[in-house]
Amino acid sequence: MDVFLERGYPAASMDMIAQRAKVSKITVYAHFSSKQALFSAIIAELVGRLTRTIQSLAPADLPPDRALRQVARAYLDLALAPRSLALHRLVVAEAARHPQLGRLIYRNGPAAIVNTLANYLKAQPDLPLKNPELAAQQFLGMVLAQNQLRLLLAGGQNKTINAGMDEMIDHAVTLFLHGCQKA
Amino acid sequence: MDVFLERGYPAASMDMIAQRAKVSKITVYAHFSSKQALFSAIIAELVGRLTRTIQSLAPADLPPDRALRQVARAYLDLALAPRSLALHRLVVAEAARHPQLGRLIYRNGPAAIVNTLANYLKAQPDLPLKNPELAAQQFLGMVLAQNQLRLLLAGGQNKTINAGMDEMIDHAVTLFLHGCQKA
DNA sequence: GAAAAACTGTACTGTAGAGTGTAGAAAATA
DNA sequence: TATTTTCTACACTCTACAGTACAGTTTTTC
Repeated sequence: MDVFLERGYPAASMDMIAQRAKVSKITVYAHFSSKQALFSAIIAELVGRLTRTIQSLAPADLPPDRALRQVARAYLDLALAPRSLALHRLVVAEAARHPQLGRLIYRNGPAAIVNTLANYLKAQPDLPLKNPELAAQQFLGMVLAQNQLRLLLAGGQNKTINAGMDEMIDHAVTLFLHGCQKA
Repeated sequence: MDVFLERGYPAASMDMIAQRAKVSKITVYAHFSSKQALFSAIIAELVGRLTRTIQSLAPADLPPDRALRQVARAYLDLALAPRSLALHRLVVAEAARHPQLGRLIYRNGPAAIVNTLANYLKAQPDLPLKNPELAAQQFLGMVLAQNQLRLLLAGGQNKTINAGMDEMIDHAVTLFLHGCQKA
């Protein structure tokens, strides 16, 4: 898993994987019939972990202003973690050649988070939203803004981002709640 | 360029490239000393085109409500075009191994668009924004939401997205303007 | 029309990586 | 302790690909 996440599918060699696992190459093939099969198994495992993480990030039964802040922070923590960035890179690169894999990650990652938030929004009588799914999507888009992309493309540390994180979240929550009140 | 965009750097072979260009492989090497050099030249060319496109997408001198709609539509058209998605895939996958390349694209793509919009926002007296850069980033994040990611991961056609595009833009612009008025 | 430049197809070298075969060592099980 | 399972190192086959050599053809330039 580490080798795939670090180097991407094509650049990860089975020799390297065996070495990193402190195991002989033939032992790898005793467990997984091919590089493809190993890759699929690893993605399945990662999707499982992702799903568990996302379940734990459902917004608690708090007033919108606090719930949104909580979701925003958890979402950023998840999306900007080095592991998540590596997975993103890996899956985006391979999605063209493995369509079912891309759909799997999309449904169990981003789409699942949106659903979670949309369900919370639907249950709030104080927020009269015509389209909670769209609102949830846009709120999360606003929170993420370009932070993920900047880390993916320009590298750099999460530290500088953590510094301005509270301000970003504040800004997004305020904008969203004020915007909804009127809409 | 087409071969790199379609297959990614590692899976693009020089034989394939020569064949697609209707040229012998040795002729390719007469123009570019190596696969790396060819790749760099292609990225440079793509960055140039990107910059020109983005310049043409600066918001006109319109009232915020119309200007934002115009920028949002142009941004979505650009970001969701098949060419842009392919470039995104390519660069995200290679950024870990070519950091200067990733920074180049980030600065001349997303960051440039944000700057353009931020400059417009700064010049609007009706919008009292403490932090126009952040506001611009979040507005564009709201507009993009998960549309780009869905196309990257789950494939599918832009047609279904075009259908709901007006509603999405409306929603984002309304939310943003109402949110700003109060802030 | 002749000289120079750019091109062509094909066959080559060298390397890297996926997957296998062999013969034997370590570990688990009974 | 005896037997079965799982592991190991190492050397191998086969394929794909980056980059080159060669011998000859087309196109440009003057």
